[in-house]
Amino acid sequence: MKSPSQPRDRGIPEATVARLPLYLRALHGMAERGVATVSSEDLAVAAGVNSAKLRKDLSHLGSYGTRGVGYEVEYLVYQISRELGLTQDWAVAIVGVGNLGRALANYGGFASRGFRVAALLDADPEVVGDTIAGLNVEHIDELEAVIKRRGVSIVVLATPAEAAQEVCDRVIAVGVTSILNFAPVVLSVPDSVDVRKVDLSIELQILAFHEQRKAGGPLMAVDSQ
Amino acid sequence: MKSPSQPRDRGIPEATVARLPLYLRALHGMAERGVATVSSEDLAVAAGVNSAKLRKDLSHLGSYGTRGVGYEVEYLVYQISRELGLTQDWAVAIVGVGNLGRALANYGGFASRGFRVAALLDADPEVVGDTIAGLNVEHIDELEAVIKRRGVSIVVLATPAEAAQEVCDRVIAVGVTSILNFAPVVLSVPDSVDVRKVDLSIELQILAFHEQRKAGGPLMAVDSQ
DNA sequence: ATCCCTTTGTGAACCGATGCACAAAGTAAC
DNA sequence: GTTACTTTGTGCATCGGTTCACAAAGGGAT
Ligand SMILES: NC(=O)c1ccc[n+]([C@@H]2O[C@H](COP(=O)([O-])OP(=O)(O)OC[C@H]3O[C@@H](n4cnc5c(N)ncnc54)[C@H](O)[C@@H]3O)[C@@H](O)[C@H]2O)c1
Ligand SMILES: NC(=O)c1ccc[n+]([C@@H]2O[C@H](COP(=O)([O-])OP(=O)(O)OC[C@H]3O[C@@H](n4cnc5c(N)ncnc54)[C@H](O)[C@@H]3O)[C@@H](O)[C@H]2O)c1
Repeated sequence: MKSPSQPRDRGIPEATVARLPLYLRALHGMAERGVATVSSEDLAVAAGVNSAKLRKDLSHLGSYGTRGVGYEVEYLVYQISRELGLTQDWAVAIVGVGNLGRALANYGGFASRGFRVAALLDADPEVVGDTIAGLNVEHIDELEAVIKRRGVSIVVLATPAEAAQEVCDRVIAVGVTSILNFAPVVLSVPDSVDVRKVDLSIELQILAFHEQRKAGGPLMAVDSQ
Repeated sequence: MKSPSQPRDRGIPEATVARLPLYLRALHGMAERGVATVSSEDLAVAAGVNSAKLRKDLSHLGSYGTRGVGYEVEYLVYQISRELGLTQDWAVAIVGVGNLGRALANYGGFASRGFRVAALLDADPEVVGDTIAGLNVEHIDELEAVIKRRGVSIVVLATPAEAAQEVCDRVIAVGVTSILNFAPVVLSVPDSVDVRKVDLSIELQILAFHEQRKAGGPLMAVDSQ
């Protein structure tokens, strides 16, 4: 029971927060393989980042390493988990149980880290009542009631684009402040609400841009003029 | 047939490239609604960004606006499309036709912008031979042959994590240099290859982090020590 | 042709993130 | 205890990206 320094910096840089899950994943792998301690260099390689960056990231949580040795894997797993809020579990609702919503509902990796799919909702009477991954699909009219009853704090939007803003407004109205949006629309929300979007189509377009540069790169100058 | 300035900057900032698809989406919406020209201010609002940023982004492509007026919607759509490489069409292969791969294959939004799902591949004999979204699922042993035959230049990885690196190595070996990875692993690839990852679990963890701050923020100091 | 109004394109200040490089802090061996 | 070695934690220079704010450019009215 040592008492390590705990500078517990309020305000961890956003870029750091985005990498913590990566470190956590690498650390879990190491823990499984029985690794007890790890150096910033090794962990950095496993997570695919630069070791100085990794050390700076971790330094924002506190001074959890031992100079000359490295970081204790179990301990670091715990500290990062706590920082990310993974020591509690989070009830997630998936709204829109189509192609994508179904895949998400069936996905096991969800539950693994404190995220529990607590509700599935859809507007289509054909789908409502179905059981998917052990969960009953409920009607979108029940949205507010279900969110309150199950203590849902994170909503995953997998509806068509046209329905996304409306559902978004409704869940915010009942107090949800964290939304993961798969619909290809810019949601408009108050500042107090966090929206993260996953947009497959944008990712492909970015790849296409670079692919084009690689392929026709230098001779692209064949201008149509 | 005017001849606008064409500074055609080599080297568009990465952050700009990532936003171009957003502008393009907003512009398509406007074109559909019959809007002929748009100001940076209006387009910025539609895309959810700051107008100065939008103008600077567009300025990297060339001087396509008219002072006092704005941008011609159709013309801008064309310029951005061309810059992103969407004037040609791209053959995409999806490897791993499970929950997620199936959802992707069935997704219509794919084809809409020059991306064509040209092949589905899986290792499971149960799945191979199935027809999904009009496409025959082929065996992973055929990977190299299929990629060459269909001219696939972008590969979507939707296999389990354990298989991802191996499939990745194989597609790179046949010349693929653009990969969209859904598996929760850090792929190791040569610098010449672009990998973009979509990681649902990381997104949720980032949301949880902020949610925790919002909820228990100030009173979090209830340390377990 | 001149004036007024709108909106672009960009210089410059600012801000957060990255990565180098090293002093400080620890272990281990003798 | 001293020395040799390892690895963290961080100061600092640098970089890419954002935002402000305004001069330059164009349109339209008179
Ligand atoms: N499937 C993919 O691979 C993929 C990829 C990228 C983006 N997306 C986006 O994800 C979203 C879902 O895609 P999908 O392929 O699952 O579509 P889908 O049409 O298969 O499913 C949408 C589901 O939402 C339900 N729905 C419609 N309106 C609703 C409402 N108001 N409230 C609740 N549910 C409602 C429909 O009944 C349907 O079950 C779309 O916005 C799509 O653009 C999907
Ligand atoms: N389903 C989701 O919502 C979701 C969300 C986030 C991440 N992911 C990730 O996406 C990947 C796929 O998820 P899923 O839910 O579709 O899993 P899944 O198990 O349903 O599908 C995986 C498919 O890959 C095939 N496969 C296995 N080894 C292969 C190989 N060597 N070559 C080709 N195909 C092979 C399997 O036969 C199976 O059909 C996983 O890595 C998962 O972690 C999925």
